[in-house]
Amino acid sequence: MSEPPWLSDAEQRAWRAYLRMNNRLTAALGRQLQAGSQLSIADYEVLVYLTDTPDGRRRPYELQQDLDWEQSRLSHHLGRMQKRGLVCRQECPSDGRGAVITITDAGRQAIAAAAPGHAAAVRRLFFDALDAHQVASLGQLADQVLDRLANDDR
Amino acid sequence: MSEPPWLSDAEQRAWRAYLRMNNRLTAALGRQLQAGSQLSIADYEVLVYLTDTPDGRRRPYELQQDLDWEQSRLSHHLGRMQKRGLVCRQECPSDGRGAVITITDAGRQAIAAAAPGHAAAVRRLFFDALDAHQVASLGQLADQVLDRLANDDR
DNA sequence: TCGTCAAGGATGACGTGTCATTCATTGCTG
DNA sequence: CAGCAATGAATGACACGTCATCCTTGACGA
Repeated sequence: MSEPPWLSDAEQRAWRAYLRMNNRLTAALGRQLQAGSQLSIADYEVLVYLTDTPDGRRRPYELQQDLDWEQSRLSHHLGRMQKRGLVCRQECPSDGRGAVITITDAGRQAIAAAAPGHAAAVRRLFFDALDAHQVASLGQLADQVLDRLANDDR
Repeated sequence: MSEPPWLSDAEQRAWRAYLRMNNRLTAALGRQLQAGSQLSIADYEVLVYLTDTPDGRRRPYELQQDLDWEQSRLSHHLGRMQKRGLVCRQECPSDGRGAVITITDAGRQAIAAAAPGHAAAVRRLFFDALDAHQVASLGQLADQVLDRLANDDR
């Protein structure tokens, strides 16, 4: 039942490298996006899922599942995006409690303008450093960890 | 010179899985740490590097390199940690511009109390899902990407 | 039908991160 | 030594996240 309490040297190294890569990568991607299109990564992700559906409408709770965000984070973020004219909030006709989020024209333009540059940056800064086998392993690794997280009973 | 502009399906999948794993993992680790010891992950990291040196003292610019944080983030964070009594700021005797950060007794106690649980959580939620080969690959992958980031000329 | 509880969502307070700016000191260089 | 760029660091404004809480509406069994 008892595991070694600390991480091995190899694990320490891998963990630190992973954390550092994360920091730098998201920082670089965020700056690229912001500079090129005034969008944060968070904005971008929201817009991605909104444009996934043809009419550009989605219930907040759906977005929440798409994005895997906390409910209140989403709510706050949508408020800010609304203020900037990227989305708009309406009452839901079929469920009196809920809302419907719609992407605005400005929102569509913003993500259309941002997407190529962002995808290129992800490729350039991340995938160009890896071969196909590594990409597959990464996907596999992430799935395993997600599984572990889902089954964690604490 | 021209790359495919978009990501392949395999890359898309790997990328999304990676992002999702990241979110969930840091959320889970953060909550575990916070619940067990009133420390954020950021607090923890700062304290780790402060306890790396025997006297528990370190210049801000050294911490900055250790942590790979923005200067102002570090400054703000140290301010908050100071307010909570985890570290203390002093003037640097040998460099009139600079400061010296010292870990307090409370800081030492806090990280001593937090470390076992945090390490255990990292093991349980992450490394337990992986085999030795995957750990090595991850380290390798992260190093490659870090290299790519360091050599990015934009 | 009523009462209870779950679901969908908003909000205020507060901690965190970034950007731009500011400031003093130090280290050169002429 | 005067002048000046670079270094070390703090700060204010503002965007972002989390937690706890609150409110309304829907669902459903007694």
